[in-house]
Amino acid sequence: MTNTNPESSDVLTASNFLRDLIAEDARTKKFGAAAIQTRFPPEPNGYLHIGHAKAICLDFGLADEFGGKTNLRFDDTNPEKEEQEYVDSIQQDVRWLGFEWERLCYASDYFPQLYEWALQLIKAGKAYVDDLTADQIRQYRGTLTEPGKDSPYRNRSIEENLDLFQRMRAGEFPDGSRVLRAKIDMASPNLNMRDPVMYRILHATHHRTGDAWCIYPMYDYAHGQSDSIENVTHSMCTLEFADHQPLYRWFIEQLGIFPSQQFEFDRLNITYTMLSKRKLLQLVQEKRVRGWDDPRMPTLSGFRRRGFTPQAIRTFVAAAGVSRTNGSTDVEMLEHFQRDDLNRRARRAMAVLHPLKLVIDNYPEGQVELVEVANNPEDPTAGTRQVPFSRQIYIEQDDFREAPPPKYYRLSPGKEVRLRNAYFVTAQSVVKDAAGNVVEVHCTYDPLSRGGNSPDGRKVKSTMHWVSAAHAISAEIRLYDKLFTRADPSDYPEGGSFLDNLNPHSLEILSGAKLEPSLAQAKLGEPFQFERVGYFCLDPDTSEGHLVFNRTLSLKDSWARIEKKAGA
RNA sequence: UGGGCGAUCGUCUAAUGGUAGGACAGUGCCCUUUGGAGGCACUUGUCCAGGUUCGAAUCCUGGUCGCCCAGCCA
Repeated sequence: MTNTNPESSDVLTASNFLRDLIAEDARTKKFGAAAIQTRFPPEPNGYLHIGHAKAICLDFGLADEFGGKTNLRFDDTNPEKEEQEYVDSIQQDVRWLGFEWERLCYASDYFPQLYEWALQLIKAGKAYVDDLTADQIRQYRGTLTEPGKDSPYRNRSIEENLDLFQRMRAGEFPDGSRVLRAKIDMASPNLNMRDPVMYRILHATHHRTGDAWCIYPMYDYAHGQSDSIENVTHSMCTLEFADHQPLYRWFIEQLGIFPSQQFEFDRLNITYTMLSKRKLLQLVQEKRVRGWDDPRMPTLSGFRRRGFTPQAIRTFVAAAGVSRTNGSTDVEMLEHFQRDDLNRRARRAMAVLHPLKLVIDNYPEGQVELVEVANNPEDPTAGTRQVPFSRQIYIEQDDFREAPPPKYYRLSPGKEVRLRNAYFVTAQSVVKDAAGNVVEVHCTYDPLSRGGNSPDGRKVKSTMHWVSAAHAISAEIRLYDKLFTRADPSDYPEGGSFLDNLNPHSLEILSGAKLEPSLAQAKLGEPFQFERVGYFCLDPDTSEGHLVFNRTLSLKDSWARIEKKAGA
């Protein structure tokens, strides 16, 4: 019964190419006395999602494993998209995942240094101010198959470049009128090397530097130099930046600064899940979801609110592995590791989502018994609690069938089942409403079966959860399903959009659920297993007198599978 | 049709010239006071064609297929 679960610990240290590479560099002291140094470099233009969790686990996890340190560095070079709200949420989410940074850094901290280095490159004849419009620059860049051509401004004198760049910085020119470009090779087969833009003019207020700057460095000019300033030894990023690596190296070599190195790995993709910041922002802005932390969102804040745990997310990320292939991991794997984690830690409770009244005709009117129930059968140290039992209780509508199908072991007329931790009961009759729906089931109980076993040793096929009607508390229950109906949400027909794949039934709200009284004391962040139903947690929307529970995940339901197969 | 990267069970991922293994999913059985959990078993794979080698997922050659790049985004 007890699950020691060696698998999740093995999974955390399984071989992968980045671990091998860093292990080797640490062993050979490739960077001399310098320790392994990494960084996690989010742009504060959105909330972190589970794809970022992979990068975080790699950046922080691998550094830690080899005695290194990790900085959290905000890649805040574009004031038009970045906000303090995101800076705050990102820090919260990284900590929630269980990591702590060595230093909190901002690319914007390096604006003065970056500017000095730009002057240095201009003086070395390696950068120039270009007056071409954005449109013209695109035309001059050439195409994938044709080389570009030099800008007419490419051969300005160093003096003129210096003067113009300083005046750009001084705010003499309007947005978009000029840029600073690296002078590399307009005929390079790698478009990133065709005189990339280093600085653009943006008269925008930055969330940290305010109006101190009106020129902002581009990613390519800022990122590698920021790594270098921080003595980052292993700069890990996703595959789409592989083409930028020659440029990353070029700036570092021209400047002769600390030789940080970039390594690329594959992005995390999960079936039925959208992991694009831009599209997640769209879902929020168009109110397709209730916010960044909507429990259906793949954001870390969404997972947190949904009841997912950082431990499970980390185990999943490790289990999904890292490579250089692009694929999509089954969402079932994530759910598996989450159930595995919750199964070990969640307190059990009884809750009836769709109540059906069960009256025990031969149980004494007005009598209340307290039955002892284990808080977690997986963990004896979790203790027990007392749950009230009485003559009228609620059971799940699904747990009674007037005409039971084959292999249906639950309650039906004449059948005996066990009420968990309480008594054996046998259904005797039903009460129906005008429409013919069963609204009440009458049964008899065996007083000798208290605790759930009969002294004569007879067996029952089924055990059901229940809640005493007089003692039940009410709650709103929010059931979540996949946000998208397609394994690949970005696969939509011509002329459509990923929104067409939104699952209209991703949220179902139940208002009449009946819970055992102990659940009134549930705390935010505390995981529960509602026995036979699923894992749940209290939602922050809970208010005085109004409990709201989120379903984190359902329990695997073998009967549902049997029924589905029979129907199919 | 320029450049870069990649291809191993349905999915994700190991094997670094020497027995193709694990996890998830699936199937069957056992167990069960959660039809949960757990246990056991089974199925399925090296993109293709050549070559090197005693031996190839791994090395070589040629194909095929997929992803990324033409932002003053990151």
